[in-house]
Amino acid sequence: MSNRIKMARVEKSLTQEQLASRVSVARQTIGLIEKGKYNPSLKLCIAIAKTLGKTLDDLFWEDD
Amino acid sequence: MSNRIKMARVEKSLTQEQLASRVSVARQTIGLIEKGKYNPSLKLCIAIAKTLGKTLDDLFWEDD
DNA sequence: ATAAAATGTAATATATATATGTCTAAATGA
DNA sequence: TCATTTAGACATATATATATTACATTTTAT
Repeated sequence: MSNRIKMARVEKSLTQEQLASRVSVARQTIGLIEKGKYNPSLKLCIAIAKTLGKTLDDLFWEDD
Repeated sequence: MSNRIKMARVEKSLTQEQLASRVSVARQTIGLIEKGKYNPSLKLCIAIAKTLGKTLDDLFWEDD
């Protein structure tokens, strides 16, 4: 439920639509990923991380 | 082309089939991921990383 | 209080990740 | 050398990520 993606996006002052456009997906896709209702592809995870200045672990990894 | 996944798998003495079974995918899927011919889902990346004792960044992140 | 922007949500359509089956070719060990 | 395991490769089938459209709700600013 941790919303690291949303936090990183807001920190960059980007709307869902702007982030979506930068990583070439639909706005809805970003919305669902932020809600944890999606299982995005590795490529998309990497694109999001790079756009937000984070790494995969920063945004998508959970330690046990 | 870096084969970090294959290296981590061999280090754990697992065959493609054993790794596939542990993360509940087909052997072919692991083979293609190791060859870089696939764009796996985040869930699968996480399952593979945990099984191999690595993180997402260890296996799937490339710094520029 | 109102308008505009941002986000949530749902239905249907399409692209692609993954499964399954089969065959071949290395690799490993007896 | 032979048998067995492991892995590469290809075709077709299925599940699901993602697109598209549209409308509702919430936020933000005026």
